[in-house]
Amino acid sequence: MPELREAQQGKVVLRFAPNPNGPLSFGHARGIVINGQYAERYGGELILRFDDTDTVVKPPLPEAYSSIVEEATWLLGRAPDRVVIASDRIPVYYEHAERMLQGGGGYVCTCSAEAFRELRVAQTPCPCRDADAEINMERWRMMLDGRFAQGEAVVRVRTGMDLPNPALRDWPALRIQDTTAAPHPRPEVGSTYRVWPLLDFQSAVEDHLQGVTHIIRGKDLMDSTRKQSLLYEHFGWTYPETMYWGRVKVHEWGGFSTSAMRADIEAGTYEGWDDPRLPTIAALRRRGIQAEALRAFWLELAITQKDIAVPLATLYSHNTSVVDANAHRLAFVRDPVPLTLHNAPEEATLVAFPDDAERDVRRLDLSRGEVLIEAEDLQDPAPFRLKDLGDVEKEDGALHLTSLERSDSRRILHWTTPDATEAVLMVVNDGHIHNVKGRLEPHDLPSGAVVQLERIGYAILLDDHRLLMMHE
RNA sequence: GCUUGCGUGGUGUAGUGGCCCAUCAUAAAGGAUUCUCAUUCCUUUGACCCGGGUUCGAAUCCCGGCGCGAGCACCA
Repeated sequence: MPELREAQQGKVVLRFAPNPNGPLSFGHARGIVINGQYAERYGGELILRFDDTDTVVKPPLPEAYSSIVEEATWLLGRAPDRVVIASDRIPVYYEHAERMLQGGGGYVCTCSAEAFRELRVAQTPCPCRDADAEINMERWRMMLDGRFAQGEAVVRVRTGMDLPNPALRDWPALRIQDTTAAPHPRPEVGSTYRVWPLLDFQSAVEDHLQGVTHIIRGKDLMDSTRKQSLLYEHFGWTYPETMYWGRVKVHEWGGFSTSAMRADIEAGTYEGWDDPRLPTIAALRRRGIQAEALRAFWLELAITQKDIAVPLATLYSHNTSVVDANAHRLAFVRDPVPLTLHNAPEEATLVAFPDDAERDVRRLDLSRGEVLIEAEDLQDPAPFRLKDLGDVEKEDGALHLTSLERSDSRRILHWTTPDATEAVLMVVNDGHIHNVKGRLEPHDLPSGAVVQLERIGYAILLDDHRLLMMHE
């Protein structure tokens, strides 16, 4: 990661500002990880800010406020330094709007959205643009007290109708939302306000108020930077240093939008935000993807403006290296075939952690003289060895233990004992969950433990009878 | 259409005029170690979008083309 421009040790303030209309998704992790990393590197601060100023198009999800703080903390390995909620600070934005109107930096526009769109294309000022501060203040009061209804008036920033970039021409800063009919989802806010700032105004003012020094965000917000810089000129402020990253697509996931996921969850298509098919932080976490792996992943992608498509294998590779040494080995026998084992000892001792044999062992009870093996492994007539037990020969449908020591280089199979529990291994593939039935070796690991199923891959224990596959 | 931004191996990434017959990671193939088809280690394959120009010298600078993306919402 490159150095930040104009960064002074101990004086860097960054922020990550999601819309709490759902919990964090995979892509959000980038904002948290990168901003958090820089805050740490320069001994600065990371602000988590909820940009929840829309009650109509993307209404906030009440639970998201707490879940996002919790998820961000998990990802960072520490809590954000400050948490700011935009909907708590509406009066502050009002003050700045009034200052802008009084200083002639903006005006109240009563043109319809469609009408203004035409004026913008034609580079023609609208009639409202000429109004003096007094008239603007009166219209502003009309917005506040309800004499204007939703859609009838908007506060615009005066930037210039002849700007070459149409996106910047007298952009809208605050609008009216009918919060009586559709209250803000936070009960403490509810129907208190009817005039709400739009992202560019709210974000710009708040960045200044919070002393943000550096903004790192998606390049889709490039024009936002330009818009906001024009607003900063009105106020005589200096805009923070800004960097951008491009779009990231994950090959295995299509395009997921927060609102679409929310609708699908409500419709019952998915079991919740942590459904393993979804690209949310909650789902990845439930699948056993470690915060450290996510951090390594995003740091490796760094902050190019290129639009990239990455395979999940890259993330999995990071996760394997984080998890492997501490993943307890366990056998999961799919399509199990019971076979009598002659000559068996009373008990077998298998390796739990290959890198650290002292740490723990697995003891399996062989007193019943029977083992379970995968049917597929039995297709091959070649002799084999039961891992950590001994070489066997197959005779009359039964196994004979012939040697505890390895006598040759025959293949080695995983196996378990008849007291293994019936279990289901959930594997996500192609956006579908496949339930693989099998028998799971007896163990005393808690739910949530990350294990490596021998010859299969890494998985997480959900409960006594369910496992969720992480990756190979 | 207007306005922006980006183009290095399969996928990501380093590289800001000579240290680059281009870095690292990942993927793939092969091999070694290993009582797992895991881990670890080694090897191989493989890239500077195209065309001009500037220069003794360009992945790096300039121009043009092509390709891909984003903004032009009273969403964030």
